[in-house]
Amino acid sequence: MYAVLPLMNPWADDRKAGRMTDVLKADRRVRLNRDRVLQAAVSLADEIGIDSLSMRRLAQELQVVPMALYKHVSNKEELLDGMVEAIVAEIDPPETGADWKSAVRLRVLSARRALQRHHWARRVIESRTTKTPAVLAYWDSFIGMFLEGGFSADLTHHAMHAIGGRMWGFTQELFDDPAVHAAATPVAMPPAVQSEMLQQMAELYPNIATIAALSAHDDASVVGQGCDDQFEFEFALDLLLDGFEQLHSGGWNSKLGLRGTA
Amino acid sequence: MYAVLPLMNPWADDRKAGRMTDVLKADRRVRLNRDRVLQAAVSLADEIGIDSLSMRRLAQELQVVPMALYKHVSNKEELLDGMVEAIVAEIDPPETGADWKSAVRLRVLSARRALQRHHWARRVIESRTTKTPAVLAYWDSFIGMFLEGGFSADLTHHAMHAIGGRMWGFTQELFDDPAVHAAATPVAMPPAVQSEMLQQMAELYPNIATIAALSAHDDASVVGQGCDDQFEFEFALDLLLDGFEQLHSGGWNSKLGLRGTA
DNA sequence: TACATAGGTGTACGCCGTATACTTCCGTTA
DNA sequence: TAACGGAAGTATACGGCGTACACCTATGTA
Repeated sequence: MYAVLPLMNPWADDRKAGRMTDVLKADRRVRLNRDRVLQAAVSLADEIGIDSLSMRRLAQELQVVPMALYKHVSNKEELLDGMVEAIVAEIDPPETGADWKSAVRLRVLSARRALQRHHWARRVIESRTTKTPAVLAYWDSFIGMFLEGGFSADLTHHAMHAIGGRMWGFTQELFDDPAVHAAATPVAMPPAVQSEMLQQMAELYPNIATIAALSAHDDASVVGQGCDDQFEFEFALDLLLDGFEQLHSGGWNSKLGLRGTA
Repeated sequence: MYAVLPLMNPWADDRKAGRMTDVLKADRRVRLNRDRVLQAAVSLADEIGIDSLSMRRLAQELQVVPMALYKHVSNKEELLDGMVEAIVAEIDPPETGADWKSAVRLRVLSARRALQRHHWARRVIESRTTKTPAVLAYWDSFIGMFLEGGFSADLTHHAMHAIGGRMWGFTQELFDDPAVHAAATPVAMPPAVQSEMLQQMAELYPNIATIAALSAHDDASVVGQGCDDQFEFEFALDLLLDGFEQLHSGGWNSKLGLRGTA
C-alpha cells in the first residue's frame, strides 16, 4: 500500500538498478517539510476539491504514510490554517506611490485573483477562527493604505469592514479578541502576560493597533467588546443602496461603466 | 444503544407503567417527518455547531436509529439543502407599499437577522451547489422589489450581484445553469425537455427570467454562459470606493451616521 | 564511531455516511 | 374485523476519516 522501503525511492522498480547502497544514496526521497506539505495540500485541493482533501489522500500524494504529516502540522486544522497563509502570500504587496484609491483597488483585485485561483479558499477562510500572523500582517498593511491616504482611523475602520465583507465574507470580528494570534491558549492568562502580548502586537501590527485603540476608546462600553457589527453592516449596505440610487436616477446602464454618472 | 422497542416510547422506564397494549397506544412516539427532521437539524446545529452535526448525532437527538433519517432525506447533502430552505423561510416577506430603497433595506436586514440566528448558515449556504425552489423564490421576489421600483433589468441585475455579495458571499453564479433547480440530472437532457423546463422556470420565477433573458441577450457570446463575474465584482467594489471617497472628502465621521454628507 | 533527535512507519480506535435487508406499524379495503 | 401492502423504523456491515501511541530509521554533531 505505502512505500515498502521507508525513506526510499517510491519508484520501487528502480531498486533493481544497482547495489542497495547505491540506490539508498541516489534515490532517497527528498525529506518532507512544512512548506512542501502546505504547497502539496493547496494544489491537491485545487485538483480534487477541498471536500476530498483528507490527510490520508494528501499523504498518498506525497508518497508517505498518513502519520508522517503530523511531524509537520499538528493536525488538520493547522493544515488548513497553513493553506490560508499560503494563499495570502499570493496577494500582491501594495503599489507604492499610488493614491489610496487605486492602491486599494489593485490590492482587492489581486486578492480576488488569489481567491479565484483556489476556489475552495473562501469557504476555508471563513471556517478558520484563529488569525494567523500572515493574515494579520496583510490586514495591517491594508489598513496602512487608507491611513497613508489621509483617512481618519474612524473612517478607515468602517471602510475595512465594508471591504472585508467583499473579500472574506460576512463581517469579520477582527478586533474582538486581544489574544487574537496566540495559539488560543485554553488557560486564562495573567494580566501582565496579556498586556505584554498587546504591546508586542502593537509593534508587529501598528496599524491594526491604531484602529483597535480607536474602537476600544470610542464606545465607552466594556473594553475589548469589539465592533458594532450591525453598524458595520448597515454602513456598507447603505453605501451600496445610495450608489444604486444615484445610478438609477442618472439613467445609468452597464455599457457606460461606473463613470457614466458622477 | 438505541431504543430497544422500535417505534415505542423512548422513556423506557414508562414501560413498567401498564399493560403493554396501553403503553403502545399511550406512549407511542410521534412519527418522524421531513419537517421534524429539518427543524431538529437546524436547532441542533445552533446548539452544537455545524461541524458536530452528524446524521448519527441528529438521529440520537430524535431518539431514532441513524438510518431512520434516510426515509425522510435522501442523504446528508439534501439535509443541508433543507436546512438552508428552513432559514430562507425565516426571512420576512417584502414590505408592501414601501419605496424600493426601504423595502430592500428592510429585507436585507431581515435576511441578516436570520443568518445571525444560525451562525453556521453562511458557510452552509456557500457550500451548496443546487439552488432549491425556496431560494429561487426568494431571489425572484427580491428582484421584484427593484423592478417595481422602476429599475431597469440591467441595473437590477448588477444591484442583485452587489447585494448578493453582502448576503450570500462571493459573487454567486445565479443565472449560469438553465437546469438550475432540477435535481441536477447527470444525464444530458434532450433539447425539448430543456426548453420546457425553461418555460416552467419562467412561469415560476418571472423576475429571474427577466434578468436572465437580459444577460443572455446582452453579450452576444455563447448562450447560457452567464454573467461577467469580474464586472459584477468591480461594480460593487467601485460603488464602495466611490462612497469612501465622498465620505472622506466630506470629513465624515461615524457619529454623523451615513447622512452626514450627501 | 556513537548517539540524540527529527522524520517516517504500523497499528489501532472511535467516529463518520450510507447500502442492504429485515421487521414493525398502520390506513385501506373486503 | 381480518388481512394486506406500503411507509416508517431497525440491524448489520463496510470503507473512509482524523489521529493517539509505540516503534523504527536516518542524519548531523560530539
